[in-house]
Parts: sequence; C-alpha cells; structure tokens
Amino acid sequence: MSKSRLALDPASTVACCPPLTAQPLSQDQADQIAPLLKALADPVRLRLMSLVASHSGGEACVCDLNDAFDLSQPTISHHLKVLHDAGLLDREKRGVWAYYRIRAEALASVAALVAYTPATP
Amino acid sequence: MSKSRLALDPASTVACCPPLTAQPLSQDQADQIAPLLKALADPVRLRLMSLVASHSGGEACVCDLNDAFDLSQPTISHHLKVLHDAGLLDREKRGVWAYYRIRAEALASVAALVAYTPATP
DNA sequence: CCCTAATATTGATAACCGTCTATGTCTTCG
DNA sequence: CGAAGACATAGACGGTTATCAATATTAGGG
Repeated sequence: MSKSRLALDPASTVACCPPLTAQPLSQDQADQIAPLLKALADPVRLRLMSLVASHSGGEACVCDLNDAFDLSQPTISHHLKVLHDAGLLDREKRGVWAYYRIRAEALASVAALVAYTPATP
Repeated sequence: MSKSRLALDPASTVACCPPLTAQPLSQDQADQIAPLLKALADPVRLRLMSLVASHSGGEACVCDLNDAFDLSQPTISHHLKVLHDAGLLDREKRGVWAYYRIRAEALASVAALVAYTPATP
C-alpha cells in the first residue's frame, strides 16, 4: 500500500489525491480525503488550527487554547482529538501539559486537492 | 418559505480569509468559510466536483452525473444543491437539462485558506 | 393537448455531531 | 502519601445530515 511519497510519519497515510479539477476522483481517493475536510469543516476547529499554526514556536498548549473560546474544556479537548485523529495535528505531552502542532503534510494534501489548475478546454 | 438560496449573493460566499497558518482566524472569518469546507467534506460531493471540473467544456449535465454513482437520483440532486447553495457550483438550465460548473472563486477561497506559508519561527 | 423524460422537492428515518456535566488518569508538589 | 491541577474520556441530549420512495414541476415531441 506504500504510496511512494516522502513518508515522514507512517501513521498518517495522509492522502493522496490529484487536484479536484484535474481528473475525476476515484471513490477510494474521495473516501481518503473527505475525512480531512470533515475535520476542518467546523468554525471552532478552523480557529484552533489557526491558533496553533500562528502560535510562537509553531505549537500551542491546550491551556492557551481553552481561553480563546467560550466553550467547556472537554469540548475543546474533543475538537483537538478530532483534528488529531484526522492527522491534522500532532500532539506531544510534556509534563502536565499537552502541546499541539500543525501537520503540514496533511494541510498540503488538502491544498493539493483544491488547487485550481486553470483550463480544461 | 424556501430559503434554498440563503446568502447566495455569490460574491459574499467567496470569502475571505487569510491562510490558516498566517494568523488566528476571527470567529466571523471561521463562520464564513466553514460552510464551504462542510459542503466539500463528503466523498460523493468531492467526486461530483471532480466530475464536473474535469468534464469536457468545464460543465456536466446531471444525467451524466447520476450514472457515476450507485445512488438514487434525488440523492445526487440533493448533493448538487448543497454544493450550489455553498457557492461551489453554478447551475444553468438549458432545455430539460441542468448543467453544473465549478465556481473557481469559491475553490480559490478554500485554497487560500489551506495554503501553507512556511515557517513562523 | 397529453405523454414522457429530466430534475427538483417533500417527508420519513437512521445515523452522526457538537455540546454539556461528571468522572477518570497522570503528573507534580508539599 | 495525598491533594491539586491539566487534560482526556464517557455518557446524555438536541440538532443536523445522508439516504430513499413518492410526488411535483417543467420542457419538448407526438
């Protein structure tokens, strides 16, 4: 099943797919990448991603993230889990704190998908 | 009443937002762009988008799209409506047939969001 | 004018999702 | 050890979604 890409982390197998506009996606390709978009498709999770990404050092502690929202701590924890399970965030526990950081490869997969390659005449 | 077109001023649906990795998204920005991702975040709709985009002439008739799936005609019609309402597809009725085509600006909004602008040291 | 074919809409149902409260698991510190 | 703090997990609940069968709508052809 090796996709012959630069595999930095074995766990993710983050797809995969040619641009939407290049050729019809197979069902398998669509099934692989849809979960990534689904994980992103929530306002809270989008803000979490942007907070993590733009935090100094490229990582953010849950304690910082909780304060940015009017939501309960378990709710934020749930959203972080969704993003982590989708392969969009890495988690590292250091002492009592948990730090999250963007998985650039996963974002790149989405970017490749929605890249608009101009004309199909 | 039928609000089949909610905020369907096309210009307003093509947000909006800086790259995820550039700075924290405001809640308003997140609320604007999340629906686009939500509309995309389904395997059937991803395949519909890619089928439309890669069809000759840049447009596809529903009659062509139905045959590509093992789903009922109303289900495909529903997914096309979701994409249309999100501003991702344009619809044109010609005679008995309905033709859909990609709204490049909407896709570009998503592309801008997930674009990975390298390091924030 | 009806008949047929192409899409859209409606209404129902089962599955899923976001949120909360309550509780569990570690880790550190006194 | 035992208490406190940071985070995760479990379970419940209301709202949303994907799907289908049935029906409505519209357009073109006899």
